[in-house]
Amino acid sequence: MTARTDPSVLHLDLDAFFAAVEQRDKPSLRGRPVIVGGLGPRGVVSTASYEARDFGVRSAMPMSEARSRCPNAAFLAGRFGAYRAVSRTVMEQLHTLSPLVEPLSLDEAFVDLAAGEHDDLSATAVRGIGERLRSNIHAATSVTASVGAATSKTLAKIASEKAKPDGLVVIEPGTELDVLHPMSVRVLPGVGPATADRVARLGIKTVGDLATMSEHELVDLLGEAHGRSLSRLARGYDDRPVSSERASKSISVEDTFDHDITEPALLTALVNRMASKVAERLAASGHSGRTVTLKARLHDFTTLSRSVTLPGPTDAAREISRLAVQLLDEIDTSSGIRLLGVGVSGLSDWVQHDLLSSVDTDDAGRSDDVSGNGEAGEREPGEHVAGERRPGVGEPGVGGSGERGARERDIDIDAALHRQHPWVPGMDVVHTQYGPGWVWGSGLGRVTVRFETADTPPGPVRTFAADDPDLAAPDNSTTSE
DNA sequence: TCTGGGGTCCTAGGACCC
DNA sequence: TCTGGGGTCCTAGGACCC
Repeated sequence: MTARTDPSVLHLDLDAFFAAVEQRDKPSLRGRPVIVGGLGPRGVVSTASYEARDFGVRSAMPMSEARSRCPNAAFLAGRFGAYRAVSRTVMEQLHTLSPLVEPLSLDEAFVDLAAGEHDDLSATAVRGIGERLRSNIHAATSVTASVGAATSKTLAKIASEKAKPDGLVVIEPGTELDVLHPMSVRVLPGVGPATADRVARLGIKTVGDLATMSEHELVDLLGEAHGRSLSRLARGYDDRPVSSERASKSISVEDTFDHDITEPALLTALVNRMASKVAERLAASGHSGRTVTLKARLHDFTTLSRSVTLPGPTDAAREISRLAVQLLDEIDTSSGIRLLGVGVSGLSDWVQHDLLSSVDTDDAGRSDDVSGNGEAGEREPGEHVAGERRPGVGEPGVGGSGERGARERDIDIDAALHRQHPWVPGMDVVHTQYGPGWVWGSGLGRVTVRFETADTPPGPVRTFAADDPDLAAPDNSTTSE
């Protein structure tokens, strides 16, 4: 792709997105600080409303710090079903501008206007397109969007950042370096705290400073790929295309526990459950993968990973579980585990459910060759699960995991983790008499609900017994992103 | 009661191959 | 019979992004 002369790359970013959806749906929270994130002792802030940002609350801040900075905020778990629905509507709006839309997350996307049917993409015309888009999005969703447009992705994104909140900035072609060079190196994609520190030691603070360094110097300092790309970005060269189809490379599940876990049987049960979730998501997306990875974070926050690659792809829960548990055995968990994760990578679209594998996937046997060293490379996927294993029989050579396997089913994971409270602050509920509302708080066998919706005025608060049969939770995921 | 969850990309070293 | 030089695959870890 040749360099653009029109500001035809558009970047859209929804303002304080999760918090904005909460304020939309919970009228009593409009104009008040709202913080969405993990509510447990180890949670972090996902999104803070602008009212909460006034108190210094930021994304990724530990929730404990957010609570002390802004004790009067509403602290809510996410409602990802609602966020996904709003996101879908927004993405549909973007598709009216161009078929070439690249979503970056639920609340962010690039659009290549040059791939759409616009005969004028001058800065003035693009401003009009952007303002109409912002207005349509607000009309359709009641949340506000900031829009940037420029001749490249980097500049478009910088423009939308400048536009926040609820604004529009188009960077005029020809003025890119005037905008870019005075800014902190941190605005460049790929420059985080570590890279910023390294260049700061050479006195490099701004993008303009960075542009005075040669590519060779940057490669020496930051490595081949990073140095080369930063050298280009600092000079305003960014011809990365907007790309709508990006195949996923891995699927993973992880969980940080409220308290460190040492009990081996519980760790094993957790790994098994996570492996099943990963397998479900693999199947749902029509993928299978060759590499299974176990991730563990220790009490001191050191993070370890162990992985193994199969000769062929799998999406079988039993297979993924077995390998993940084997990998867990390689890690010293005795001093306590704060996070566990299971992932599968090396994905292919290959459809797993042929005759061979469907017979065996319910009771996968041992595979003696999981090294991926090529010896078994010609075997068909599924063939390596031909072995039989009776439940509860110990597995020779993998120290103890057989015994674990026999007992893990006895463990009530949620009870062991003290996760028995069904009412999570922020979640939607409906009462047979009072109608729809949301959980304000819960504990001591009670739950407090505020009865209001996006279309009502601020509503009344009532408290019920936690097991009140008149109170129900519609299917609404509070799972995190 | 410092530090989430789901991702992507890169690097470095060793094995292996030609 | 002094030790080349790519490539590719795999593993582990780290930086970064939203």
